Amino acid sequence: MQKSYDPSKIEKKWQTVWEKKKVFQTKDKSKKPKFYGLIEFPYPSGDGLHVGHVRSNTAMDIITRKKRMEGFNVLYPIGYDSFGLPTENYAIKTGVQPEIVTKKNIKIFRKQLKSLGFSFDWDREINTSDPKYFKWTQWIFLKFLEKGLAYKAKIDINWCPRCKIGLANEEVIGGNCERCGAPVEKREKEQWMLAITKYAERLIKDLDTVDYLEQIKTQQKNWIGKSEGTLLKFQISNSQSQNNEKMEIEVFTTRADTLFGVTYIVLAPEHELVKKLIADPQFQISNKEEIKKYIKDSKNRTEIERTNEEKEKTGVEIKGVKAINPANGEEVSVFIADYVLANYGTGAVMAVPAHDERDYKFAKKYNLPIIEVISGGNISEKAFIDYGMLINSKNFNGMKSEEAIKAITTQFGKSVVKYKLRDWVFSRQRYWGEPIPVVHCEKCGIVPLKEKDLPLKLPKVKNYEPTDTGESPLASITKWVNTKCPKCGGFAKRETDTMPNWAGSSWYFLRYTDPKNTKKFADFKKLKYWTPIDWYNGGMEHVTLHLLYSRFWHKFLYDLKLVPTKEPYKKRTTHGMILGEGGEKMSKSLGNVINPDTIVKTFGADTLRVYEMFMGPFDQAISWGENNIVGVRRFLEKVWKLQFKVSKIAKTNEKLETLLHKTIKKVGEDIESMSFNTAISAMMILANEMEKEPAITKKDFEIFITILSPFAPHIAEEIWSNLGNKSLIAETKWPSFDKKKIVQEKVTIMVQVNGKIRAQFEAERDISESVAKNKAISLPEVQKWLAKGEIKKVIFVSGKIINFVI
RNA sequence: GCCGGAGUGGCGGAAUGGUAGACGCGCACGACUCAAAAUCGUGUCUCGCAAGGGGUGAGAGUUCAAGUCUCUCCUCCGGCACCA
Repeated sequence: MQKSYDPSKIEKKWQTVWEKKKVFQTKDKSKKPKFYGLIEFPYPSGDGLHVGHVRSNTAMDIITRKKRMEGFNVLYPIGYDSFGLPTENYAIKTGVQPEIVTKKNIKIFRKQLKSLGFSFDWDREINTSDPKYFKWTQWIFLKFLEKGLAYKAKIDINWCPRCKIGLANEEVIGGNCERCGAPVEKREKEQWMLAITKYAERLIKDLDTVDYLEQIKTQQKNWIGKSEGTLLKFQISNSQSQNNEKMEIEVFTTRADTLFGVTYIVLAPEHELVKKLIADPQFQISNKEEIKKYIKDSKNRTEIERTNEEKEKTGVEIKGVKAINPANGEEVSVFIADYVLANYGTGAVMAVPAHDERDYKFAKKYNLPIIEVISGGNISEKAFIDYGMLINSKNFNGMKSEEAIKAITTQFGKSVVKYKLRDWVFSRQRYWGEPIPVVHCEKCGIVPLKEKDLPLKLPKVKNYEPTDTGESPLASITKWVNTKCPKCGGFAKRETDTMPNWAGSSWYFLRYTDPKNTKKFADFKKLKYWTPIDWYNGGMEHVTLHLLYSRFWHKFLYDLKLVPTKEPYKKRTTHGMILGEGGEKMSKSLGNVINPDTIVKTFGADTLRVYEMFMGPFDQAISWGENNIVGVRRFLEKVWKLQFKVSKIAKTNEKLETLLHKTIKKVGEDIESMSFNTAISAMMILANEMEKEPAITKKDFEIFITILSPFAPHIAEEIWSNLGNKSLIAETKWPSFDKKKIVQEKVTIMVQVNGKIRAQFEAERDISESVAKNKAISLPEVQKWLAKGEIKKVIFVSGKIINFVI
């Protein structure tokens, strides 16, 4: 037995023992109840493991270690989300194949993860860029295609001119590229799409069935952006379409009650009708050139410029075209303006300047009429957007807005539900991603590969650079591109787009249940045993996109009866980021990145683990503080020394026993609520108390070490074995606490006079009010205060407080 | 602008409406030492010699009792943002 605590000697030792004895390898069959704990798998970047990974991995490691000790059959898997831009960019710079870089990085990650003693089942390790894995990502894509949920569309995509890549709406942050920050442009391109909007309603509704933090649910709902409103049709005056009916403009509004206040109609510049109107000879449009120029200009403007114009709204009237308000038959002018979005609602709005701020500003600028139809505001100053009483609205006058919305909708339109969520742009013009497994045949069109031809692997290329034309680097590999049509055997070309990063991570949690299956993405029986995931922890930054995408894939697979549950995750929590010492994000350029290896070397893995759990509330962002690590190391040193105090002649005293049982309770509960910092503080208090004792019993100390073991598994294992145990502490039982022992017999009763504490005394826990009152009154410090008045009221809180109101 | 979350010592942070500042860092003093480090002990919100007073972003309120509940306001962080 070593006298001094030397983590470098014991940590490696126990990691080897766990691995050899396969302690954390999970069986798919067990009489025990199952527990599936999941963390977001890391992207194996060249920078190596981040201290942030350590924080979230340790948290779930503590939870799963405790669950194992509580008798659960636990699955705690790990893998790598290895397709991604940094690796590809590295390949562009150096010419080294992404596959090779990825392999190298994974090796480093694996070693780092192992050095921290996480209780992963390493036999289930997965890697999204491994063909054996992405075969099934491609397979799932083909299912989407088969069911008509994957389709190709020519759309205006968000184009990052610097990354030379199309971005999903989700990847555009405030008009800028999420990765490089460059302003995003619009480009029209043929793209693969996934029809996530078909699942919008279920993605909202089923949130009621899961245990996510309220904040997460709200974010998901906001992103999907459901709104209920009315579709209204405005006919175009003096117009005739081919089937002899009048042409119409369809608008979407949530405020049908303001229909009588419409003074003009606005179309988005991209609206299809605009082109038709200009081309149609039946209209005498006097300013065609002006309109064309406006459309062209707005297309060239980036998102950023468009959104920056919040104050100045621009637009052009289509002179010669009028629309008819269905409610009163009056003619109103028609404008195009880019404050109206083409891809929301119908791409056209009815403008009610009196009751909408944007319309108000626009109307003021272009001198358009403003008609008040809801009373309660002062429209000569600003738009009145609240609900109120209808005026100037013929037979709807006097109705309340809520009522009028229903009535007007029934009479003139129909109610519909619209979502902000748009279909998912699923194409990337990049090399390092899953190839989309279809070919383009001149005869047969788009033809999916046959299942037996999956996986479709990536060809080796020399140049990874994306092209300015927006084509994937794969397009230049003619040998790979030219192929035979699986249907007719004729000449065909492969699709050269690859899938986005989100693809592989949208189903990885399913693969963990059956990672080596070559026949299916996962066996249904195994899925039935393991899913849903009992607890999923990850970063706040993945709460909208990854969570939404993976829920969508899961629901799709559920509809195909390939997975047994509607929702993948029963419970989702989030961790806060670890920031640099100054409070900024850790980054290479700031030079404030902490390498976990260094900390493990100087302080030990257990110290790093406990420190990261102790540093602050788990769900909040927190700055790294090198100074505070020493405190944790001191604590572990203290625990180490305590083992030499274990003695056969030691006797438990009541005080220590009470504290011990309180600590068991607190640590157990705190782990469940992720209050790791207070759990550790409770154990520090216990260690401090034990240190004061001349000797401690083996039993008491073993209980302490057991509850410490999920946090600091190596030192716990070493001490456990030093105490003469042949078994592993990782496989021992989580201790239970005795309710009776937690209750203290002696308590301190605080004596207040008018709510201020004036004295205190020791008493039996169940002291009665009258006894306490007499005792309190007899105290000289209390008498002094009571002399100042008459006792009006006495409040007694059993075992805690007695308060005299005078 | 809208929706969340948060404001507590020198610092990270604790507090089922019931002793504010647990635990840790730092600091001060003491012990050990030739000395230092390590370790251990004591102290550490603030004003005051003391008795006592004040104190959880600001202001009001509810209550015997408010960091905690209610209202108004300020600041910071996160998300969304011309969504009709």
